[in-house]
Amino acid sequence: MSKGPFYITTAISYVNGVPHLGHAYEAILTDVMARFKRLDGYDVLFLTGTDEHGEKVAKTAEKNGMSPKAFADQNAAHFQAMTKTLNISNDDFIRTTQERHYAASQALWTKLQEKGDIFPSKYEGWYSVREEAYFTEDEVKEGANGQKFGPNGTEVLWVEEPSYFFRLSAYSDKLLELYEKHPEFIQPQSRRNEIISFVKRGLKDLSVSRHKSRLEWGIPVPGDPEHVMYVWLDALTNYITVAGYPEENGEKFQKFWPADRHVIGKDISRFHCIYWPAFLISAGLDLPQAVFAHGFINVQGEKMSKSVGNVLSPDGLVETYGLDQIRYFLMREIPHGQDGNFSHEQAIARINADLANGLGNLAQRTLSMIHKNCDAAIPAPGSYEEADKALLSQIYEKLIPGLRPQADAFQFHNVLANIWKEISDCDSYIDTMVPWKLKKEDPARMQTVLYVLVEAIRCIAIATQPVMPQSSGKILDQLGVPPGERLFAHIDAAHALKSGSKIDAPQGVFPRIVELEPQKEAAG
RNA sequence: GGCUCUGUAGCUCAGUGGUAGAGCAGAGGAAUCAUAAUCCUUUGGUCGGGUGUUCAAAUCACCCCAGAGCCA
Repeated sequence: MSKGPFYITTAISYVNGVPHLGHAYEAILTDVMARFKRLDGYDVLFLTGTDEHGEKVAKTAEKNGMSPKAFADQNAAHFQAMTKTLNISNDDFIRTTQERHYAASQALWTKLQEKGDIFPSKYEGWYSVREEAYFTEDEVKEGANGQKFGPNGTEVLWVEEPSYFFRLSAYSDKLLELYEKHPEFIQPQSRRNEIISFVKRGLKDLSVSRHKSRLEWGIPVPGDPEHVMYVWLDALTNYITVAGYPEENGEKFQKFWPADRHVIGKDISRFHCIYWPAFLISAGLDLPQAVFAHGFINVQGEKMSKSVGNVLSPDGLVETYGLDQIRYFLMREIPHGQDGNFSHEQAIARINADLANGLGNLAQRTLSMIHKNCDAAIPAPGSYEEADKALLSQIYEKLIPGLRPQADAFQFHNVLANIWKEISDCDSYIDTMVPWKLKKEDPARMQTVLYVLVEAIRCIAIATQPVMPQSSGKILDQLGVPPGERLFAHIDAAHALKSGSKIDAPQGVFPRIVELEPQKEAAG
């Protein structure tokens, strides 16, 4: 039985470049939430995709001697490949060059125009022909002979060209009211403060089109083929395109809109927390429940940049550490909503301590004992002692309820810390019960102890699935848990392991990373 | 220049008025089922600095220092 719909999105990636660790982090963070909600019984729609229009793509394509579309096709393919590499469970992958998106964007434009919020005017500003870029008044300097120059030293001209504007200035109060009434709308708090202080100073109307003489690579403005839509208006629309807009009464739109979470990088919070709700209010559509802006990841304490040469690729990371290992590391080590750091030493330390020595070793030692001492079958428990009951009831009754509020707030580092508390309790339990002694002294009791352990491991492996789907699956496979019994709802006594079912000789799930020589750089 | 956030044990962080906490790392011990993994105990901090409010401050106020961010 479904607990209801849950619609979550990543930002769509701009295809000007290829995927790096930052894109991987966002995709994984969102994926973990999507998987958590599915396992918790929600009907999830998880969207990711690519943003393909705009000046930068057009320019870079030209530099590479390609058409914008061919260039976008090439890079979009890299992002699609990344979702496979990282085992991202997205239900749809939107490209803003798709027909359905043209239809939705033009429909939204028309709606805003009918509402009276889009009006023709003219764009004024300083423009560098050489750089094909606009500059603001304070960026422009005057030369000796009265000529004006941009920050990069190229000559700029005052240009006035026709452009459509969105009446953003009319929405300041409505937006402030939204932030006030729904403090959860912008997360984390620090981003909310920034947005509020920005809006409080008043909003200017927003130029939402470009004349074709400047930019052709975009969605044509309905009714005025001389203009294309501003790339952000186009891009933001993707979230409703996939819900079936403009079919507002369609089944999919009714079910999934408004979105429950937009996951974005902190650099684009203004677009998502100001422009997007303003567009939606204007169009008479419901607003998303929350926008979560994550931080950036530094590498060895430095910003990732091409010039420093420390840009990490998702492929390289997966190859070096393993897929679930890197998913685990990012979710465990990057602080919630803040910038984080990635270093090779940290990664090795986490992976070895938590995965190899922790969960991996617990599963391996327990299954080995069962395989060797219980005829390679799940043992039959006798009556439970207090310690047995305490361990299992803690997991059955407290684990998932404790995890939910943390997951809802994207605090997956806490989710993992809580699960690892149970792993630690299992290790203590083993030492207290000493099953290898019971083997000689009280084999029946040994069977009970091993059963309690393997049952605890079953529940723990179900709980780690959002972060480590493959590895958790391997553990559940080794236990013989049927694929249809791996939801959070199955963490209870009613779905406990069946005594007598055979198990194979266990195989380690998380190999220990051993380095003969210290390596300086991580994956490249 | 204005505003916001951060500054707590070697490292990563939790802790919003009442005798400083966790994990990892380090030290000592135990155990030997397990990927030399595990368990127990333990070292370690004048909570960035200062002034103030209070019976009592990591926690509140003000000032300063350092780092990050938003805006101009």
